Amino acid sequence: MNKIDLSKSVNHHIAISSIMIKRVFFKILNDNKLDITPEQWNVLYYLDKSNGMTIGELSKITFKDFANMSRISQKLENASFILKRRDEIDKRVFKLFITEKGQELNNQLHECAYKSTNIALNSLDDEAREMMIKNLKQIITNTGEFLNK
Amino acid sequence: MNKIDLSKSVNHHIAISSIMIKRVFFKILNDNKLDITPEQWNVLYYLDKSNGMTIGELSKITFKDFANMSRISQKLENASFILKRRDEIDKRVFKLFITEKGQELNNQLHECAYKSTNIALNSLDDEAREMMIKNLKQIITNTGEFLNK
DNA sequence: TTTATATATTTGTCACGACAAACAAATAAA
DNA sequence: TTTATTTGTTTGTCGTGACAAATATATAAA
Repeated sequence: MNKIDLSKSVNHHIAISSIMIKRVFFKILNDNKLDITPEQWNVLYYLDKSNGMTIGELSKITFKDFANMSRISQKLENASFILKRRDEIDKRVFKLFITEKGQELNNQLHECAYKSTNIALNSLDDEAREMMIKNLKQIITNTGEFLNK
Repeated sequence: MNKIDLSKSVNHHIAISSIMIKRVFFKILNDNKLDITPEQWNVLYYLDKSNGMTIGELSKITFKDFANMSRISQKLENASFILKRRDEIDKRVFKLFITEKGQELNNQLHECAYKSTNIALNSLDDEAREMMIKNLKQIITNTGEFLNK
């Protein structure tokens, strides 16, 4: 019988950190009166880098459920931050495009993300940050392999 | 204008890792036909260590909303994994107690948590794990300070 | 060509996270 | 003691996560 000690669990600390980081980002968004969620921002972020992605592509790159990405894109469309257009060739597919309004918002969101990063990572030096990313990538790979087999 | 690069963001990798770890835990729970969520397990975990905690205490220790902890405890009570009793002295307070049935489940959950930890942290040595916890604790402190000021 | 299967997306359900409002009991202030 | 404030909990709303079922289109197989 292997009893877990959460106070020494990497998994547990990742979960708590994730909650806290999201809360900080949320607060900064609210303080700046930006009516958008971190998840919705993720979509704007990727569309800004590569306009015209499909819902399926976005759900993969953001590690989200197709169903949830479908709903997130609906909300962004209702708020006129993106446009959805049927693909001419493959009529099952929707392509998403960021609007002018979405672009402007996206720029403000980058500032907010930058602020929240600084708050969360305060006092972590570059080496620590790189080490974190390396290990977290390994965790993402490990879990991905388990889930896809 | 500071544009964020998510592929180099510690925050972002923590968020993705957290999602993936939860998904692995969820899958293991399902594979073992255990009808409980990771969040509900957290409550059993702490009650097993310290029976009779209040909803408020549990919400603090698990970093959750009072309201959400209230609902999580309702579900655990409905499933007979815990009991809720009014405090005799302070009649606003509910104290929660893990039941026999809850104890048995908790033991199985520890095994599941152990498995999911091994999957996620595969190939991370002890030094890397300790470093992760140290840095994640720092992040939790940093974000906590920001949110409470 | 017809049938079966795969793919892209949507909708529904339930649990959880954030937040606001409400309520009761306890405590502090007038 | 009466009033105001604080504390512990609950309920409601909305967005999101997991999962199953449904729909439409595309592609492969018979």
